[in-house]
Amino acid sequence: MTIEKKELIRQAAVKIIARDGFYNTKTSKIADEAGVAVGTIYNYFHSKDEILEYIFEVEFEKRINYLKELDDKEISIHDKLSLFIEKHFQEIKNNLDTAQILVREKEFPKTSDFSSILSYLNEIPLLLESMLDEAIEKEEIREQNSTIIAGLIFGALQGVVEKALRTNNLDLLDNAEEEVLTFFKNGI
Amino acid sequence: MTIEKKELIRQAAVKIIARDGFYNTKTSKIADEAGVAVGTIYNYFHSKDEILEYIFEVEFEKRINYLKELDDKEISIHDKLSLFIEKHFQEIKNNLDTAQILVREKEFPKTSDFSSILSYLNEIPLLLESMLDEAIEKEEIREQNSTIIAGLIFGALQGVVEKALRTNNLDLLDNAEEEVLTFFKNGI
Amino acid sequence: MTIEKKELIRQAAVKIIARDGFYNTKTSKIADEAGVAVGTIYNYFHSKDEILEYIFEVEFEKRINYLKELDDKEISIHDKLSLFIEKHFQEIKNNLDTAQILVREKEFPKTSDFSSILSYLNEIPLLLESMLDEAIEKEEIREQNSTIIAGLIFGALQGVVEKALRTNNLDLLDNAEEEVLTFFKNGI
Amino acid sequence: MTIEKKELIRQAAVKIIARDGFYNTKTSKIADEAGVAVGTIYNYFHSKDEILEYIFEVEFEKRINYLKELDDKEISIHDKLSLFIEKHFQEIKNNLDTAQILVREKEFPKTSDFSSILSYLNEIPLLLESMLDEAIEKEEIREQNSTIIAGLIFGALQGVVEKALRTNNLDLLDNAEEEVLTFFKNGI
DNA sequence: GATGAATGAGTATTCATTCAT
DNA sequence: AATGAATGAATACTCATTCAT
Repeated sequence: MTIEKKELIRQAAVKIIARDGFYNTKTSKIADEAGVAVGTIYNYFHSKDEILEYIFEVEFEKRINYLKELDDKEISIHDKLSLFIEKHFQEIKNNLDTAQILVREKEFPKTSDFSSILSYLNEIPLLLESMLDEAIEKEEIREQNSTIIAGLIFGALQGVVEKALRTNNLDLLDNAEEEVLTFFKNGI
Repeated sequence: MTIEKKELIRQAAVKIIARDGFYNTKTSKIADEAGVAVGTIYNYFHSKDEILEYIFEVEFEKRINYLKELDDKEISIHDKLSLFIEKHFQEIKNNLDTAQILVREKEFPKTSDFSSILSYLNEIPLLLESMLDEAIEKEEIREQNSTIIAGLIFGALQGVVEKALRTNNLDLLDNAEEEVLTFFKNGI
Repeated sequence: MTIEKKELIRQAAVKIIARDGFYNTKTSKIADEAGVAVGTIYNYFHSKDEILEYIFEVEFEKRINYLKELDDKEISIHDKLSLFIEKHFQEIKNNLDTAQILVREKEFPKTSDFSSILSYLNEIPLLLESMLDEAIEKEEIREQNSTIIAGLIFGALQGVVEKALRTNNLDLLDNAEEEVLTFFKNGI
Repeated sequence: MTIEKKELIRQAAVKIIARDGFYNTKTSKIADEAGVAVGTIYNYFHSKDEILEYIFEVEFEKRINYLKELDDKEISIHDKLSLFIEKHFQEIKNNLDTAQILVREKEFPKTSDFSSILSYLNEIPLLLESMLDEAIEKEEIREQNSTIIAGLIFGALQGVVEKALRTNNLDLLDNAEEEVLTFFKNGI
C-alpha cells in the first residue's frame, strides 16, 4: 500500500519535472499532480532532492541490470550493443518524461547526497567500458581507448534522445535504434 | 572600458557556475569573484539568467562561426570533421570551466528568454546535419539519417567531455581528439 | 479560522501603515505586529500592495453600503447627509488608524491592480452625486453642478479628518459632525 | 544660470512625479526628462525627498503670499474667499501636473526633513482660519468653529481637483470656481 | 559644474520543510 | 498515515547616492 503511494509520487514528479525542470518544480506542484498533500511527500522522501535521486535510481537500475546480464553472456560485442540499444530505446519510448529528465538534469546540489546518482552515471559507462575491453582483448574490435569510447557511446545515446525531444520529433526515435547501431558497429 | 567589465563579470560567473552549478550560484558570489558590487552586475546584465545566456552565446558563437567556415570549404567530410573536432577540443582544454557549464546546464528557466541559447543548441547539430547531407549526396559516405547522426555526434562529443570532467581525468582529453575522430570516420 | 488570520494581518497592517505610511512599511514589520511569520502574510495576500487594497476595500464597503441604503430611503437630502456624516465620523473615531490611511495613501502602484480601490474612490462621490441630483430634481435644493459639489463634499470630509490628525487634535472630531453638517446644509 | 537648472530639474520632476507618483519615480527618470545626468540633480538637491519638498514649497509660497495679502485687505470675507479661489483654480489650470502632486502626495518619509512642507500644509488652513475668525468677530458670518471650517474648505478644494483629475474631466474645473464659491458663501 | 558607472544597503517574495491536528 | 497552514532562511534585484574623471 505505502509502496504504491511512493510510486504514485514518483510518477507525478516525473511528469512535472520533465515539463518544468527540477529547479523550477515546486513540491506543491508534485503534490497536486499526485493528488496528495505536500506533507505526504515527506512521509516517503526526506527531501525534494531525494525524489530526483529516486527517479534516477529506478531508471538506471533497469539499464544496469540489463547491462550486467549482457556482460555475462557469451555473445559478440556487436550483439551486446545491439541488445542494449534496443532495450534503451524501448525504455525511452516507453516513458518520454523520464527520458527528458535523464538527459536534462545534470546539476546536482552538492549539499545533498547525490552519490548514488553519480555512481549510476559512472557505472553505465564503466560497464560499457568493460565490455569494450573484453572485446578488444578477444580482438573482436580494433585497439581503442575504451574509456573514451564508452563515454562517447553514452553521450551519443543522450544526444539522439535530446535531439528528438528538443525538436519534438519523436518519429526520429523509431529509426534511431538502427542508425545508431550501424554507426557504433562501424565506429568501434 | 565597459565591454571589459562585462567580460570580467562573465569570466567570474563562468568560474562560479562551473563549480557550483547555475541554480546553486548566488549573484553575490559572482560579484565577489569579479571584485565588483552586486549592483554592478545589473549594469551589464538584466538578470542572473541573462548571464548564463551570455556564456552560452559567447561559446556557441565560436563553434558556429567555425562550422560555417568549414561548411564553405571544398574539403572532404572527413577533413571537416577532423578540423571541427580539433577546434572543439582545443576550446575545451582552453577553458574547462566553460566546458563544464556547457555539458551540465541544460535546465533553462521558462520565464526568461533563452531562445538564443536554444537556437544555438539547435544550430550546431543542424550545421553538422547539412555537412552530412552534402557528403551523402556526393557519395563520400554511406546513406544514413543525417538528423540522427548529427544528434549522435553532438551528444558523443559532450559525453566524452562529461566523462573527463566527471572522473576528473583531464588527460583523457589529450587522446580524445584522435579516438573520437577515428570512431566518427568509421561510423559515418 | 483562516478568515480570522487574514483579519489579524489586516489589522496589524492598518496599525503599521497608519504610523509609517505604506511605502515606509516593511512586510516584516506587519508580520511582527501580527505575531506571524512573513511567509504567512503571503498565504492570505498575493503582495504587499494587495494588503493596502484590502484595507481600502473593507473600509469603503462600509460607506458604500450605508450610502446605498440611504439612497433608497424616502427622506430629505438633509437627513441623508446628516445620517451619512454621522456614520462617517463614527467610523473615523472608531478607528483612527484606518482614517489616517484613507486620507494619506493616495499614491497607488501602477503595476498592481488597484482598480478596485479606484472604483471605490469613484463610487462614493458618485453616490453623493446621485443623491444631489435627486434632491435638485425635487427642488429640495437649488440648481447646482452635482459632480463638483459631490467632489467638494467628499474632499471636505477628508480635509476635516486630515486637519484633526495632522494637528493631533482629536477633540476636533467631536464637534466636526455638527459643524460640517450645518455648513453643508447651508452650502447646498 | 544655476538657478535656471534647478528650475529645469524641478519642472522635470513635476512632470514625472505627477505621472508616476513620488515613490514610483526614479531619480534617473527625472534626470532623463530634464536632459541632465543623475549626478547633476545632486548638485542642486541633497536628496530625492528634497525635490518633492521644493515642489511643495514653490507652490504653497504662491498661495500663502496671496492669502497674506488678502488677509491684510479691508474687504469682506466673501470677497477674500472669492479672490483666493479664483487664484487657486487659475494656478491649478495653469499647471495640472503640480495639482496632481499636491493632492496625491501625502506620505512623507519621517526620516527626511519635510517640516517645511508640513508647516505649509498647516499654514494655509491657519490663514483661512484667521480670516474666518476675523469675519466671525465682525459678525460678517455666523458663529462657527473656524478650525474645522478651514480644514473643510482646504479639503473641499482638493476634493474638487481630485475629482477632475481622477475622472480626467478637466472641463469641470471651468465651472468649479463659481460652484465652489457659491457653496462656501452659503456654507459659512 | 557635469557626468554616469559603481556602489551596497535594503526588501519583497519564494518555497522546501515542519508539525499540530 | 495524511493533511496543509505556518514557518523563516534565503536571495535576486533595486535604486538613491557617491565620486573619480
